[in-house]
Order: sequence, then structure tokens, then C-alpha cells
Amino acid sequence: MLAGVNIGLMESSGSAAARKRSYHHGDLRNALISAAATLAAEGGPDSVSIRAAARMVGVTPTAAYRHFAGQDELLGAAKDRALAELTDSMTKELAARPKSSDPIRYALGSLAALGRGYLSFARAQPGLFRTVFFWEGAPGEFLDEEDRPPNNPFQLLLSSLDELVAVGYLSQERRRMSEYTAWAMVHGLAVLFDGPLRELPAETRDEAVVQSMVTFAHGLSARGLTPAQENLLTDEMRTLTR
Amino acid sequence: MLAGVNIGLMESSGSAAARKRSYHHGDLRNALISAAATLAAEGGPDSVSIRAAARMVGVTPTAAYRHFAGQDELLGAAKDRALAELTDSMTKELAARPKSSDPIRYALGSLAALGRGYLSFARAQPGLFRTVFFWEGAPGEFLDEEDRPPNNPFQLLLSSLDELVAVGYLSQERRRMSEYTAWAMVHGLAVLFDGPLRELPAETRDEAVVQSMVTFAHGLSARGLTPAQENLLTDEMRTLTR
DNA sequence: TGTACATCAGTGAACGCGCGTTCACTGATGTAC
DNA sequence: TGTACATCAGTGAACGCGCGTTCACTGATGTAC
Repeated sequence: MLAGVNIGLMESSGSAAARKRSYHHGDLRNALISAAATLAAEGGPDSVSIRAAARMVGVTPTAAYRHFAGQDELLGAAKDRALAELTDSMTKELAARPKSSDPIRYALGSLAALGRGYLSFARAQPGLFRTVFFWEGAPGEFLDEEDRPPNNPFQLLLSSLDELVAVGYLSQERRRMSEYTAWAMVHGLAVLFDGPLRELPAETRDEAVVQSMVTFAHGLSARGLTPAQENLLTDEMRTLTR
Repeated sequence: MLAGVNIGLMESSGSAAARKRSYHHGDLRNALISAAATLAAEGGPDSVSIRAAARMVGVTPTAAYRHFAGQDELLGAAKDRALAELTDSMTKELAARPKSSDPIRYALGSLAALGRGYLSFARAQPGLFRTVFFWEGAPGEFLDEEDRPPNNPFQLLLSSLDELVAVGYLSQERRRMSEYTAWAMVHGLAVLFDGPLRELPAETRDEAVVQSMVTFAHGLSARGLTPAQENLLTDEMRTLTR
């Protein structure tokens, strides 16, 4: 692989560092996906074009058609990658949450961790976040249960809510539809902070996140949160990664 | 105005019904804004272009530059219009809400009405809704308190929450940040229903709206909702306009 | 181990598209006298 | 009341841009014998 590579004579026309390894790239498909993801990260889904990705990799636009049927497919691949990164962000928070012998505290902590992972990804990678949720008319990937991977963000949320039922915090009755309420709340915060509430001071944003989480968890329970539980949630959400 | 209008000889080239009134249009600026709003309604903010709007009105693209500095300004005007329609949808629901002698019921009904107006607009006019919240780097119009009109959606929400404090439903403490929680929840629902949850059956969507509203209102009150209040909210949100 | 040849993965040029924007212009309007 | 003329609101042609996509092609790879 590495031997026998023809570096080639640098023609006068080729000024940039492109075309380093001449002709056969070796892993063009993945290189293009990475380029597409970079474009998405920098300018959102609208910036993902075959021409720009090819340019970035140092290859002719035509070459991309060996690996993708068209622009849709490249964008789709970038979307998959962005979704994987969102999932990563959530599972990492989940794995890092503090242990607790109190099962309710632990379950509430899990829910908070998921929200944190979601919101910090949206804040850190607004372009990728927008790419995940870019819809032009594609079917609802999040809902196709067949091919939904077990660590899909939505699946993680479902498990977390089920856990809250299992530990006796959440009643079956209030469990209904709570996945949509939870998702909507956290998604709404993410979207508004990247849009009309962009100018909101960081401290206010953080406080809004905390209070939203508290209000939601409070609303889920028939008895309401105990002060200790409320403190837990407040602390959990305050540690939102910048 | 209407007299002395030169209909002009129809050249062979002009096949469409364009150029009805020949040369001076009379109200080109507004015509272009309406065209831009129509484009936004049909294809979202990305579809708003000077060329398309001019074409729709039956005028040369250049003519638009008499009335707008550039595409940004046309899009801005379309955005203003879309925002006005969103505001309309909310104030109409507010005006139509049932009277009640119980001030808490009335205040909760107002909050529900605002949510209803927001969500039904998003559902009925997804293109305009997306246009309102299209951000490329513009400042936060919703937060500039100086020129925020009194019937701005956000202002309506603030008033409604203040009312809930005034009637004794909501404590000062829980009032803090609740405008962001409320907005995020309802905005999240609107956005998800137009995106990843697009395939959700209509009944499920409606139920998710109801349960979100109940959970939120429940979470706001230290005591929780009474069964009667919960029923009220459920009924209020069920009547969501299709 | 060496060579002929099929196949594979790129190149380079070109097409047509819609866009934003600018230019020099001209027809219509309205105002000063 | 009539006319000269400034001003205003359009036209029409053109520019350059980046895009998606297709075409005939060629250099590199790897496999059969």
C-alpha cells in the first residue's frame, strides 16, 4: 500500500497541496464522507456539496460518483456521521454519570445525563446538529423501529424513561407520551439557543436548562420532586459542558 | 389610477398573463413581499429569491432593486410577514378562548390558547414557520426589547405567565425561566412534528401535545394541578386546529 | 516468475441551471412656469 | 391651460458564481495463464 506510490512530478499548475498521492486514493469514500462532515460542521447541511467535498479531498468531482449515486447520498452519509456523534455525546455522559445507591436518584441522573449530552453537542457542533435534523422529505429515521440501532438517541431516552417507571418515580399513566415531551423540551432549547435566543447570556441559558429540567421532572411525578431530588437535578444540569 | 392605463399591444413573446398593467406597477414593493411570502410558504426561506419573486409578479429582477437593497432585505420582509401571521394565529386563539369566572382556569386557558395558536400555525404553514425561525447570523429579534411590538409572541407568553403568578397559580420562584421552558417545549414539538416525527399518526401527535401541556403546567405548580385543572387543559389542547 | 489483458478508479472538459447583482437604457409621471 | 423637462420606475442584456451531472478518456491495479 505505502510502497511503490508514485509521487509524480509537480506540474506548474498544481499550487495547493492537493493530489498528494496521485491517482488512486485508496479510501476515497471515507475521505469524502469526512470532508462532507467537515463542511456540515462548518456551514450546516446546505454546505454539503459534491464539488466542495471533492475539492477538499483534492479530487475531481466526477470521482465522487464512483462512490455515491449523487449529492443526496453524500449528504446522507454526513448525516449518519453527525447522528453517530450526537449519540456518542449522549452515551459518554451516560457512562460518566455518578453512581448512586438510590435507584431514583440514579434514574433521574441518567435522564439528566442524556439531556446534557444532547444540549452540549448542539452547542459545540451547531452545524452537525442542524445536519442531523435536516429534513427535505426523507422518512422518519428515528421511528423506523426495524433498523434503529439500540443506542439511537431516541432509544436511549425510551430506556431512561422506562427506568424511571421501574424505580417507581414515574407512573405508567404519566409515562405515556413523555418521550415526546422530553425530546421536545430539550430539542426546543437546543434550537432556540442556536436561533432567536442566540444572544442570551450564557448564564441565563444555563439556568433555563436547569429550570426546564426541574419543571419537566417535577411535572412527571404525581408527588412532585423532593427537595433532595430537585437539588440533584439542578447540580446535574449545571455541569453542562461548554 | 385606474384611468388612462395603457394595456399595450401584446407582443408575441409574452405568453403568460404577466405584465398586465404595463410599466408602472403602482405597488411593486408590496407585490414583491407577497410573492416572497408565497415562496416562503411553499418552499421555506431557501426558496425566497429576488428572481423568483420578480418572475411571480411579472417584472424584471432589476426592478426589485428599486425597492430592496438586496435579497436579504426581501427575505427580511417575508420574515416580518410570516411573524405577523404567527402572531395573528396566537392572538386569535387568545381572543376566542372561553370566558371563565375562575381566574386560574382563565389564566391556564390563556396559556393553552397561546400554545395552540403556535402549534396550529406551525402545522398549517410549515414554510412560513421555518421562515420565521430562519437565522443566518441576524441578531435576536425576539429579544430586542426596544422595538419589540407589544403583541410579539414572546411578549404574549410573558404576559400569560405573569397572569399565572397574579392569580396565584405560579410562585415567583417557579416563574423564573419559565418563559424559556414554555417556549422550548412548544417550539420543540412544532419542529419535531415537521421533521423526525413527521410520520407520527395525527392522534399520537395530538396526544403528545396534550400531555406536554399537562406535564408543563403540572411542573410549574408546587401543589400540582387539580384534576379539574388537568381536565381543562386536556380539553383546551385537544381542540388543536388541524 | 513474467506477461497480456480486463477491470477499476480516477481525469478533464463540458452541459445547463438559477442565482445575485450591475450596467446603460427608456417609457411614464408629475411639476414649474 | 399647455408645454418643457426633471425625476422616477421600470427594461433588457450581461457578468460571474457554484452547483449537479454526464461524457469520453486514461492511468493504475490485479489476475489468469
